[in-house]
Amino acid sequence: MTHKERTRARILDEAAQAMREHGHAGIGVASLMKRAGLTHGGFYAHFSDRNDLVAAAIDRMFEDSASMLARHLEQDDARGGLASLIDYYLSDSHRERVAKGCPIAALGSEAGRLPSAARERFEAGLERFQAAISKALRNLGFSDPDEQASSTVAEMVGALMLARATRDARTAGLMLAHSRERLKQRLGLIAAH
Amino acid sequence: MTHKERTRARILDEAAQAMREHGHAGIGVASLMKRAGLTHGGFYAHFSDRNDLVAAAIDRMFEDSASMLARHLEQDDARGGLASLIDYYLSDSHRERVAKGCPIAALGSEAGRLPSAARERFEAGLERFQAAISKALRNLGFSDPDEQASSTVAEMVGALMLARATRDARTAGLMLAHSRERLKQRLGLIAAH
DNA sequence: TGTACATCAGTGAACGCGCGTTCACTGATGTAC
DNA sequence: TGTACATCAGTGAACGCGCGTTCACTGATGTAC
Repeated sequence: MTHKERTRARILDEAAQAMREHGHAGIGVASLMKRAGLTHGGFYAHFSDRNDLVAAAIDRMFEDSASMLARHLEQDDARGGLASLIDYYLSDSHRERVAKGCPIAALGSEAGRLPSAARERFEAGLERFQAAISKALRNLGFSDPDEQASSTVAEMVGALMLARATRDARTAGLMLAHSRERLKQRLGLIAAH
Repeated sequence: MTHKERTRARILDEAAQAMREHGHAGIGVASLMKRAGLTHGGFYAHFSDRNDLVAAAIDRMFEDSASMLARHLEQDDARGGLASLIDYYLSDSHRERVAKGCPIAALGSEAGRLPSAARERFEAGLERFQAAISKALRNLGFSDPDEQASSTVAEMVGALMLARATRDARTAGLMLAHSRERLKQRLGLIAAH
């Protein structure tokens, strides 16, 4: 990895974090470059324009997302893996760390307004996310894994987003806990009560 | 209602629609006033500044939301009312009409970045939405209506948002259909299959 | 080993533009007499 | 009924500012001989 490649990666890391935290319009070229320890003029040595950056930053976010999924789902205990994914995704720590967390919950309602290249990457990332959950459910023996995955991802993303919209940490935590319990129960990961 | 009040209402209607469609940063004072058939200078006769408008526009959106909820839930058939709410909320027509639809799905992931007055109104609107669902579930005899409402609203909002992030109308429609079925089944509104 | 030179990542001043906001002004409306 | 005047919603030019983008330049690095 050359010096230039490392610099580009650093800019992308910062962009991927800043955009999850401040939205796609919330971070400018100048402040982004400053975060990466550079001046704004150098930006165009790495990206053709801002839209190019946004698209690459979306991909970068979904790399985090993919390794998070792999960490939980690619283990011997399929049932425990899915349960630990749900527990992590709907945890207070994930709720608090928007900048490092799931791009779908961080940017979901902005997806349709992203510049078109970025929007395509977002949609591809969402599909990969749903496919990973679907695969896990198929491995657990579900006969309709795609349908279950679609519904499961909707509740995961929705619950995290709503918890983040709620300022009171206790209330937000309860919302996450409710969805955690319902989801695991519904997917047969804990006993019904 | 005076002439001035009607003008203010017209500006707010336009703002509430434009912000759901383009995000809170996606509509400027000048273009908003143009949409309302006025020039930008007159804006400050109606609002103290842009933040004031954003907060009032959020309230305006949740008025639409409240009347949508009432239309479905305030009818004699409680079970049928909740089912028709779910069918409408997760319909293709709601998916297509962001500007007139649920503000939670339209702005959810931006909520934490709204100016503070607007953020408070958003959170209050979200609470009212959840309370309305909870009340409906209590009327249907659920022993844990708040927990069920929290999980139900999460999936409704999440599914609509993800369907809107999906450009292919058929795929988007399927996502809505999956959540519609799961939700109604889970809440005992249709027979399990 | 030491000098000369090409490369190129990064710098920083400058650009045009659209933003939110201000403010002196206009002109339609309605009241006073 | 007709004239004089006060009110005030709305106009449009102007402001300072931060944005994305361009580009002539700098200066560290590594190769050639």
